[in-house]
Amino acid sequence: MNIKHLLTEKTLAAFQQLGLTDNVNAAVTQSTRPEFGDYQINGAMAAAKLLKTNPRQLAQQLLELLDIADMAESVEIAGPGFINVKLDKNWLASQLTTAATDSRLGVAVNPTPQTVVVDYSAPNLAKEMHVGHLRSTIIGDAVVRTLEFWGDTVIRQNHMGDWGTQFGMLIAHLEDKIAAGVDLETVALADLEDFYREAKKRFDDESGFADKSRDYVVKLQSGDAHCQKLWQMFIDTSIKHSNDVYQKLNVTLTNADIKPESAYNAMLQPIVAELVAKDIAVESQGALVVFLQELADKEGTPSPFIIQKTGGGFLYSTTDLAACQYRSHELAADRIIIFTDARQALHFNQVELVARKAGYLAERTAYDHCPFGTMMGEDGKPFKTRTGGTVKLAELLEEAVVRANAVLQDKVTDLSATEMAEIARKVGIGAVKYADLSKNRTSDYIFSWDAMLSFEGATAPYLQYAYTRVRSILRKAEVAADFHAEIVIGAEQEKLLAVKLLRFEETLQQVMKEAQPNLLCNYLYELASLYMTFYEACPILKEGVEPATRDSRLMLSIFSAKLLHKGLDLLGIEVMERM
RNA sequence: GCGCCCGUAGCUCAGCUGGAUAGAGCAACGGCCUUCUAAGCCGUGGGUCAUAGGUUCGAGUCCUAUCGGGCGCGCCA
Repeated sequence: MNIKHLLTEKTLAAFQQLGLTDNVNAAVTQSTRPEFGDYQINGAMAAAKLLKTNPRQLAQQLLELLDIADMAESVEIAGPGFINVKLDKNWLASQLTTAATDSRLGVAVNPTPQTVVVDYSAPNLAKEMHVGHLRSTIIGDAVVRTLEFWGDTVIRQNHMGDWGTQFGMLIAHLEDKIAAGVDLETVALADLEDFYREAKKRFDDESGFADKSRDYVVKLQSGDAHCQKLWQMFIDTSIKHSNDVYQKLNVTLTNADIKPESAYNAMLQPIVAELVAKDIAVESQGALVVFLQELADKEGTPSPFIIQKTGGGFLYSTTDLAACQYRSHELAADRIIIFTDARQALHFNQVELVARKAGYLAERTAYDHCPFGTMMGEDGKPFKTRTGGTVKLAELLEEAVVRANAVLQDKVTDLSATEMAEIARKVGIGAVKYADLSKNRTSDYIFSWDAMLSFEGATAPYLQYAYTRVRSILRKAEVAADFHAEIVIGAEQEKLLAVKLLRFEETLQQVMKEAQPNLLCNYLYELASLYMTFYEACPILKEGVEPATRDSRLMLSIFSAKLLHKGLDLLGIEVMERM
């Protein structure tokens, strides 16, 4: 059920009857104010401009041809040519009654399933995951879940950093730890951040260590068995740390989704050779470079894109080109979505240009780099990762659960300690995720413990609480799993809730198109808020409520609970029966 | 120097391909629990949408300039 889509089709049909088929835009939107109805059709004004006619007159003609008598209670022309549509309560009720019992919650079956490759999370395995990895990980996961629910074939790609120059120093350090007989699991690699710091310190201070490190990188990348073995030990441990975080975060990534940088190793040399052979790349100051005229500055100086360093080493640019080829051709992607920090915007812009020139990206493959802002400290200045300012993701999540537990302790409940711990976990993690997912900002954002761990207002706990309130009623009413009744819409609070309930698919479409889960966050908050209002205003199980009214309201409650559950699930946020 | 992103209420942010009187939450203030769960509900106050021009029936949204913040720009990723 997609009311906006339905109204758009009806409007376009009416336009067609008026002889307008090209360049017409129905411009259907949700009404901005209650007195303008539920939806407004704004297309008449732009069309009138094209035809050089009076917009109100055109709107009138359109209105007469508009076949929406069954769904609209009233249709009115207002202002310069707006068409305001107020939906009919009976129509809404009947649509809802159908949707409420649908296994897809009223969301249509995807008519054109696509293969979508989603590149997200991508931590650097040299270090532990920190708060900077949160956005990519959970936004990507929410988009993935939404695409899968819609019916696309999603291929997750965790482009982990496992091949950089730091690994020489890390494995050299590891080698010494092993020689000293230190237990790797519980001591040496228990804290990757400490391990990295130790190795870096030796690299800077200890004579001979830096040379050994550089030597080990070369050996590693040329396939030396000893170095490979050490490297593998380190990588395995680091991946385990990531998996712990994913599990805590309720993120769907698994080892099967890992396609690290090293996996593209064999493709790099042939790609460089091909780019040179095609005259796309040229030698410049000892390196191989692609000069992009498309990104030239005002003087016409092209933008350089280095694909091979002086001395033959490859860079992440080369790896990303290989990833394009693999994803577009081998995985047959219709669309590639990459979630990274905005600082890489130029890089991905260049990657796409080069990949298109060389055919690594097929024409049919859309390439969407979805950037987000750099993280700042609470003072508004860039978050320093080197000066001890790093907040480990695992620590943030632990803190969230501790704080949620503290809030829970203040409540008088009859919940067991086990239930309380489970609720604190879901509330704490949910709060962290919602705080981040609900923001659209492509600009920089400020990391704040308090904002991240807030449990009041538009937060995950609010949505979880709304869910438990509904569930509580349904438990009390002892409704059967297959409970069914006809929905009747009377009170204004019911009408507003009904319209919102029928906007789920509309919301999901937008989330997928823009790769912006914050739209789903907004929707769910509004849904929960409208349910709360309905809950306060419309008694269900109280004395004096007519059976038919009670059953209708129970149906509204059941469907609200299902949508809240599903919506939060798509965000990767868990719900509970009680809190 | 050049380029990209951004500037909306005291704070954090919404604002769907340009639409009508710019919306939430937090904070402040005032109401609502002999309870269908008060992590809630209802209400009040709070704005030159950075600034100045321009495009048009209409601009927070598009264009230009300026100011302010962040980031990027040949061998890290």
